[in-house]
Amino acid sequence: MTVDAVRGGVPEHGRVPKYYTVKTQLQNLLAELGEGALLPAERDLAAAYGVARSTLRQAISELTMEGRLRAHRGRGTFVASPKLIQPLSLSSYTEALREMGHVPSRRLITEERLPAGSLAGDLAIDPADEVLHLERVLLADDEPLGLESTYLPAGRFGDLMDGWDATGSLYRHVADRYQVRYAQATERIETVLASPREAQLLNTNPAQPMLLMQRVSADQDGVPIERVRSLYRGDRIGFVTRLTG
Amino acid sequence: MTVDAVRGGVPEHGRVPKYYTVKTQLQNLLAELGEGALLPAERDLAAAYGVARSTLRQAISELTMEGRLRAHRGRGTFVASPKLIQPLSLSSYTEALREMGHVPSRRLITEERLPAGSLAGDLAIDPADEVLHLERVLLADDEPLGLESTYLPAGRFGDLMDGWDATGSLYRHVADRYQVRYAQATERIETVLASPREAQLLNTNPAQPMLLMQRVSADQDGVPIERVRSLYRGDRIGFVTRLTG
DNA sequence: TAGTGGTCTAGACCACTTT
DNA sequence: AAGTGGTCTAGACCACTAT
Repeated sequence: MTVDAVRGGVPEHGRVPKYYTVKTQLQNLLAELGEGALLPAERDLAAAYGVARSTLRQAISELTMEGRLRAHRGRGTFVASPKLIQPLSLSSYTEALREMGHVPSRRLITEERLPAGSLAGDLAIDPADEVLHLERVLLADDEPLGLESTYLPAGRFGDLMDGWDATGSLYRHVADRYQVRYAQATERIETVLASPREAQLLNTNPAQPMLLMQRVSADQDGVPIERVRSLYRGDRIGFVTRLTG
Repeated sequence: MTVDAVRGGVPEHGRVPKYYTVKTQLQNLLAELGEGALLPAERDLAAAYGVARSTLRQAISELTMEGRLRAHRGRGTFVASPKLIQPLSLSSYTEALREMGHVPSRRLITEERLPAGSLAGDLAIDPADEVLHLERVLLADDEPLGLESTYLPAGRFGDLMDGWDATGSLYRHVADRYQVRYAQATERIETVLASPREAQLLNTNPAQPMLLMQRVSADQDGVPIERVRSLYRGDRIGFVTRLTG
């Protein structure tokens, strides 16, 4: 009987947490199994590695957040495919995704008119003026990738929805119908965690790290076009941009 | 005695996880307490909200990852100050941080020479050629903000360290000493989780969501200058950039 | 019905800080 | 010595999926 066994429930406290050792072992296992493979059940893996299920779950949880694993309740946990990398550009993601060989689509969640309120400043309108709010789930190959909330001045774009398929490119539609050129934008990027509602819409877990992108676009005259709040699944996508000076 | 009490260890399963309800309650508490305030101890809060300590900890953990709380082992948990927002630009963060009224500094962790290996492609050198690797912790107001690994061709910048204070701006030093102009860069942005080593260096928790920025910079002739891997604490900093088309 | 991942409880020991 | 956050265990019930 080893010292550790005698200690019973007491963990051996080295510098590296036990779950991280398990995570490393799992990473090796994933490499062996290969993309798309089904992982053994959590209870079996915990027994195999000699840890409690919740310790095993911490390791699995991190690999899931990083995009290495994908869990489905009732079915099992699978080895995931690599992240998409999307260019950070003025236009929406339609063309970029197509160029990478994926099929972009969208699902309309919310369509409403609201008083601009605190959005008034960004959109250079009066707080009492109305804005059009579109909330859409962005999908790649029919899998949720992000959640996009767009706010446009209703005075200028109020009839936007008339005869438009909301599963298509909003960028293209606005540019064509209103003869608007997206000339510049300011974009803010940070990490946040998904709320339960967002997690459900994106078919992921709450507490999944997300990339939050908040953009204000303007036309060639510097007049604001829209304010967009995009929440992207951090396990599924990254971005690339080009800097010059 | 309520129905819930009779059910004992069984949670009431609504759509919203219990820890998320607690998280919302905590957010209200934080607003009342104000920046810098000390939170009650976890065991007390758990009792006050009527949940197990690990459930309370999940709520606290999310607020910590989001930058709303800061935990110190043995001392307590405090209400944090807001995130920094740094411009995404070619130059390093020195001037940007100064402009925002903060004090930038760095701590040298690693200085070594290595064969370029897989970095050779990015740096347009031979895999057998050596690169200089500098690993530094970036600090703002003496608090760790990020971990930066820079790889430069040793053939061109090998004497970089001679008479240079590694806590100063590398960008400024390279530009001045070698008469190099940082003309362009490609930057990749994604979310990752901190490893235990990174978490320790950044004085944060493992599993903290981080912003990983990977950059290759080139001079006006398109010759690669450096490859930089920067890992920023997602709870402490965000970025802003300007897009044009 | 059996099995899977998701959530929660209760209790323990650890490393660290303050008194 | 006492108190704090960090990690781990063992066991339970839930919602969902496949058979």
